[in-house]
Amino acid sequence: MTDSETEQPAKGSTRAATAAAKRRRLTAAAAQVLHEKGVERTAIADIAQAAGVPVGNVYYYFKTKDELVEAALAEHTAHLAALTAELERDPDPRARLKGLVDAWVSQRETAARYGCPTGTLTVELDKRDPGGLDETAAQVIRGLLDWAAQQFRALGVPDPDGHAVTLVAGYQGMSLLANALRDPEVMTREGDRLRTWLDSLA
Amino acid sequence: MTDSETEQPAKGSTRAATAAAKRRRLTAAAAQVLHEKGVERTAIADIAQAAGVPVGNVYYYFKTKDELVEAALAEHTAHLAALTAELERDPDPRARLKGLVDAWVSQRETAARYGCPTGTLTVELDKRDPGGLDETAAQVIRGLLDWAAQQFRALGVPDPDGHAVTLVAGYQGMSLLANALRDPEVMTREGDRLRTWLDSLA
Amino acid sequence: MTDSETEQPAKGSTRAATAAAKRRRLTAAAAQVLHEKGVERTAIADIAQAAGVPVGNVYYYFKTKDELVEAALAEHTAHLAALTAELERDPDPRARLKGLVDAWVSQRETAARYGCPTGTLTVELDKRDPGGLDETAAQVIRGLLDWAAQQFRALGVPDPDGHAVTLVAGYQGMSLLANALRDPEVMTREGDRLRTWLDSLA
Amino acid sequence: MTDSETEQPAKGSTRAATAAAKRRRLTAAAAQVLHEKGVERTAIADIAQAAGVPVGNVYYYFKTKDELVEAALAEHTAHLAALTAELERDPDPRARLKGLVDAWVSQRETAARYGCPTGTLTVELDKRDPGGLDETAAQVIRGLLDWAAQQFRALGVPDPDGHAVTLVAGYQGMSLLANALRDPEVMTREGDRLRTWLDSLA
DNA sequence: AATGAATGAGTTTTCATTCAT
DNA sequence: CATGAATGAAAACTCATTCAT
Repeated sequence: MTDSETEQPAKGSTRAATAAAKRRRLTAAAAQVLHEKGVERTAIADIAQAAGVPVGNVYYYFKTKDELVEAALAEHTAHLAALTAELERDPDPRARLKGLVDAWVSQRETAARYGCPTGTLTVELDKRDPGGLDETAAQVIRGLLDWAAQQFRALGVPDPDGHAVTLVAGYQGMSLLANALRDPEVMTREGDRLRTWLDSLA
Repeated sequence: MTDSETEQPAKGSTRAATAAAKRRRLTAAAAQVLHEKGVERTAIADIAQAAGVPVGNVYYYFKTKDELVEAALAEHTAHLAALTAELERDPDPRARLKGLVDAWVSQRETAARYGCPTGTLTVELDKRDPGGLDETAAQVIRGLLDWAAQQFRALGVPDPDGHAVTLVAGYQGMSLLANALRDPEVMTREGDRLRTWLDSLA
Repeated sequence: MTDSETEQPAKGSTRAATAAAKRRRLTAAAAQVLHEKGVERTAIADIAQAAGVPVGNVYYYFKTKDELVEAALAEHTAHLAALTAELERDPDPRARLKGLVDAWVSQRETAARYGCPTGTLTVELDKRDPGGLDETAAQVIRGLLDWAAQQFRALGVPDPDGHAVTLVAGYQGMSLLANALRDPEVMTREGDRLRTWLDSLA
Repeated sequence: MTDSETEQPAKGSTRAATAAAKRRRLTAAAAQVLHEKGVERTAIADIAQAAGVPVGNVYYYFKTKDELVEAALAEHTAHLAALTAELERDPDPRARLKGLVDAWVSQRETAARYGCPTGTLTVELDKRDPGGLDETAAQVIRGLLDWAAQQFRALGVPDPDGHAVTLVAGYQGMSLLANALRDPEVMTREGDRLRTWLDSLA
């Protein structure tokens, strides 16, 4: 993702492949740039440049800026899906949840610099378009909540939904603080606390 | 704050008083509108209108938009100072912290609609002006952390700073989730959990 | 014309036939869409879509947008030629002219919605390209004037050209009003008046 | 109107007077340029330039292009109101109507070059914004129809509304033909015919 | 001649900031 | 200090036209 701006279509690739690749490149660039600069501060030109695509051409793939934001959100959803799928290879729900925390902590440098991608997007979209994309952003978070609740249910704890909220709120809170204080160690320490908490359950 | 937009200077007031009042009105309007609409979506004209001040005049009180944002941050700092002063009337540090949680929960409707004023500002400013206002926003949060750490220290728990981070992260996390889900009850439930946690310490 | 957008080339048709059919489909689509949406509001892509032709392919049949407009004008000329040919089956010039009025009135619903195809095109082209296509549009109208003048001449009235102008102006005027007022009955009533006028001559 | 583009605010004029003058200048420029170039071909920059106003400043007076179009329509309404007021100085309704025709004919050069301002705007707006400004344009025409109907009623002819439609349709038709043929004499000749027709009534 | 994709110029609109009075 | 008005630099979006297969 970091070097996506230099990814150029291979010479020998067919048109169709190039087009799909460009769309993917644009989506990845959108996810990255929107996270780093925020929705309002990001111009279409910024995403275009990051993806190595002329500005006018972006509109061939995404009719509006909002569609690019939507694509970025979908990218985050996909990331999450991949992560949970990976975690589900472990049959123990507690281990799965701790694996989730590990994943969060492993992103601590990014979080300290730019915050949680989903969380910051949610905050911005809530102001940008009440009753539109903000709901889409909320869905991403809801997806995370649902998955966590499933694990808590499997764990047999009471009020799995409440536990899920606590877990995700913990993640969002520590990301925001790590970002505000520009201190990735906040993630490490709060991650430890969350793991201890998970161990203490049931 | 709600009726700040209709506050007009009294006829008999002196020039200086009027000027100070105007500045106060602008600051209050900035704090409110910036919270509700976000920094990027708010035009100077919006704040001017909310404060009942002609647009061109704003610049005699605040040279740039950033100064208005700074004023809004100062307003939040003042709110916090007033709150902690009030809480300090209780000699028990644990009661103070629980009072803080109560104050947060009492703002649940606002949080569900617009998020935590300081938190959302922090997120936005981090993107807006890396190395500028974002640091100011961070200071507000640091102030809160410091105060909480003091109470934890007085409580005699180990790692008071870590506990402060956990508490404030809990607040930011539950505000963000309440906002995303548009559900004030998230604040109520997580507030309860924080209170229970505080009771369990030492 | 209504179903032109679904017309697809038959599988067994030869290359040439397909090409000609495509050109015809594009011309018909141009005539229709340009009438309904206007020249400036119509994108090449709109015409391509209506004709079921890929956008890039349009340019093999029409080098520019203006050529498409020209084709649409030719289509209207052809319509007019077919109509007058049909009318000339009646030897009585007065009957021919009344038949022309009948034809106009029969199009009242279309006129009320989109105006006279030729008239609205003329108005638009006059602004679009002074000294270019507007002259082509004028030719269509001149053709109508000439035919009408012939009939008036055959009728033996003095100043056949002046009568032709009166007749066609009556048509354009009632079309414009029917369109502005969105009232097809304007066509009916003014058509009656024109017929009465024709009967009163000589 | 012709030299409006060189009209500059007088040095000694007050701000308020200048502002009002600028708005008037913009409205006049809009009416003229929109008539000459058409709505779609006219950029805000064209109107700004014609009025001697920087582009960005236009938006201080008119929030959108549509508002400028609306102002132009209002200008035409005002022209019409002034004209009818002038005509009403004559007590004879027939004379009033003939005076209206005279006014139309006197504009023949403009009509031959750009068509009837209201008529061409109506045609364009019908395509541009179905259910918006087109209705406003229709109102201008309706105003003319109403005034004419009043005169016909005063004349004591049956179906005054129908006669009004015939008159106005005659005007629109002859304007369109004069424009298409670029021949102002069409206006002269059809104007004569309308006057004769008016004399023949009752 | 077929076609999806590319390009770049043009247009509307928004706003922070400045200026004239 | 007051204030309406001015300014100019973005930014999103559209599209005719062209190009690489």
